[in-house]
Amino acid sequence: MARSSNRPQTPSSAVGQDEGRQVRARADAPAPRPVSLADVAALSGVSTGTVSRVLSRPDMISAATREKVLAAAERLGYVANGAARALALRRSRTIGALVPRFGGSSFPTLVQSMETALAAEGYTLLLSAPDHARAQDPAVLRALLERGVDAVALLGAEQPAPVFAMLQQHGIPFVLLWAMSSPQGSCVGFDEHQAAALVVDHLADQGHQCIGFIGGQTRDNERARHRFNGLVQSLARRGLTLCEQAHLETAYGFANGYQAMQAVLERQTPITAMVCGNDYLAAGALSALDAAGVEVPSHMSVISFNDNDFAPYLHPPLTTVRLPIRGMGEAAARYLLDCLSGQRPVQPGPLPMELVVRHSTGPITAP
Amino acid sequence: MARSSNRPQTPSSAVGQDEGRQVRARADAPAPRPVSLADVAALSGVSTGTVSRVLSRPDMISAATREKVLAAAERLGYVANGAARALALRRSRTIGALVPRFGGSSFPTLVQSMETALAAEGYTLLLSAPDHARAQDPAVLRALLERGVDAVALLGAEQPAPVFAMLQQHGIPFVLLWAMSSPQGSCVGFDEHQAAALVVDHLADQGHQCIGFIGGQTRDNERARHRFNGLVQSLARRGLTLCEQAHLETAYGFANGYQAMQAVLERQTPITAMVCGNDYLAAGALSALDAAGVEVPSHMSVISFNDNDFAPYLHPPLTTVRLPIRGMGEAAARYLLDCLSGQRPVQPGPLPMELVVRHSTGPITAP
DNA sequence: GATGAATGTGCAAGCGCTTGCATGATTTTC
DNA sequence: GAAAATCATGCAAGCGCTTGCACATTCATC
Repeated sequence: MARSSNRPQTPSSAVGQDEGRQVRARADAPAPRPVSLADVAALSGVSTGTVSRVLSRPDMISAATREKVLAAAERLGYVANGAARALALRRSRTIGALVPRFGGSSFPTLVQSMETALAAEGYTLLLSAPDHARAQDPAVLRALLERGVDAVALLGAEQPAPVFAMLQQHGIPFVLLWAMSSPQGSCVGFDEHQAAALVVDHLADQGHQCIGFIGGQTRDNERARHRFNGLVQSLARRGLTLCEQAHLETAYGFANGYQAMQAVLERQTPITAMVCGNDYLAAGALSALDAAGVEVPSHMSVISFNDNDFAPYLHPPLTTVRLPIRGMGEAAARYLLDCLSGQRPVQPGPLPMELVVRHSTGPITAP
Repeated sequence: MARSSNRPQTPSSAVGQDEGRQVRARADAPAPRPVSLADVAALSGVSTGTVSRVLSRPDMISAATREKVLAAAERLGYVANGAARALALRRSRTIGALVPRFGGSSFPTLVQSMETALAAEGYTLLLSAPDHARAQDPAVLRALLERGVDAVALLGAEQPAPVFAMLQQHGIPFVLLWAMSSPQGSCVGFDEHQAAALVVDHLADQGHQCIGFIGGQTRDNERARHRFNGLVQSLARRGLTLCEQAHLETAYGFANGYQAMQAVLERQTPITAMVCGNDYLAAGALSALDAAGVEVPSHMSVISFNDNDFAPYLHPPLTTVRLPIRGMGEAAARYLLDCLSGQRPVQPGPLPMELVVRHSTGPITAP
């Protein structure tokens, strides 16, 4: 028996019968009251509880009722109200990602692979990509928590203390991306020292002795710092030296790589190989070498980190360490999903990487 | 007088007094009951209504009460429950973006600029980036609506009918990105014909007569289709021909550009200039030309669309049309924000673009 | 020193959904 | 054929927040 809902019946004039019609209403639509569970319940002559169960645990409900309800929902174009659901359930199936502005770096790939992995489990990614100035601001995390995310992924191990405090207070699972270890929580990342070793061994094996480095700003970028430290250690292990004259720090980006390389060339250093902090810097460096008429690799080798999609198409194709970017996204997703499903989550170990040798490196063949 | 909340007092053991302490709890935290408005109300001895007003309309409340409440909120580490707020308010200050998987194209930039513009107004962007298979699936939009987004930005004018129907039924403002006009709703985009004209005029002015084109798949990509159509028309207007032998369609990407260019070279066509659908294809094409020993631009000009960040660092630096990618994101954000604030929104006209001439184009100087 | 206005708070009814418990209907078992 | 077990559904109490309305206060006014 159609038990009355507490609101007047307004069957929305049978949407779904003529979906193909011209949609005239633009932004000034008359804001029709959205269809609620109660509407579906009324139309199908059951209680809201039953409708809810049909939608979330269909096997609890008899086939006959189930179909009646589904038909009504379909007919009314019912779309669940996530806020109400989140409120009742105290979970939102939404996961926050706090990743600083991603102008052209590998962060989009990282985020995207995470999104894919989460979507497969019915989770949605809420992305917060603050610019540099806001990146360390706990208010950004707070905004995410207010949206009711069930878990959070943060870029980097170095977060302000209030961030960890908030996370803890809310009992929200979280994971630190692109980080190896932290007393504060679980990490997903790879070993920068290993990456550096790959680079250094490759160069050393080709006879390079005096090596330059164009890296990211170590002061405000923990990843750049680790990369630099790894490089220095690997160099030492092979008995090589980092030519101080050919060591520059700059923001990541093509233009910066270009300028840095140009500056190094002007200084007339004795280096035979240049290590770049990432492929963007390397691309700029290659461009500068090209402009200066320095042949690569016969007069200068260039090598870097990341293996961005453009690396094979540079001039010459770039030798670079392929970092496990997608792998991090997927591992992070899996970790958080495990936390949320109550399984004992295991922090994945350092992710594997490999050196992709192309044509920007080789032994020196000229005087 | 502290009126009792309906739940036992659990002052969360004064969080905020020792934020710097070691956070031991990992994912197995004891899930403390989150601090609610009622807790803040109890601690500050006012009603929940008052607390709510302090937080949302401070000027309604006396300074004394306000400070008392704020202090309590601070002390407890209160974070609003967005679901409850969204439920009560019937709006979430969240805007959905439906943009297909963005593997390295300009979509990240687009999304990012939108996010920035929205964040400035206190809105959050909920990104849904389905892969190709799901891109046209109305269920994806439905998921977004379930999350309670207040407005939606969709990529492209060509959406399945149910998408527009759902949007209309819910009275949700929306905007079509990267599109010029649609009977279904407002668009934000630029004129592909103008872009093509820029390219064609540039080439024609340099004396090129027989021109090739490596473009995106026109069948399932409306943007690729418009670009192609624009090119054909501009060519006709200048009395030039598109060399059919040198016309290929392929997926966007470096590797595809490389292969396509290689294929064209093998066919020994009479073209002196190659137009590429975007910079990725162009980068691949340049790489193929380089590998084949064809000099650019003395033997072959290459030109494309987008002006991606790597364009100046290719070999040689790429001449390309700078498309208003960020502009679209910002315009879309502004449009939706206007809709939501009740202002009469104005659909922005076609966004401006410009040709960036670098070194991949020029007159033919060799036989 | 009443009276009215202005101001600041409390009260309580939702917002739409989930779910433990109770109830009624149906089937199974002896 | 009655009792017990099983199953499907309804009922209603929340989930945490907002807000219209009512009720104090307080202060200015006559």
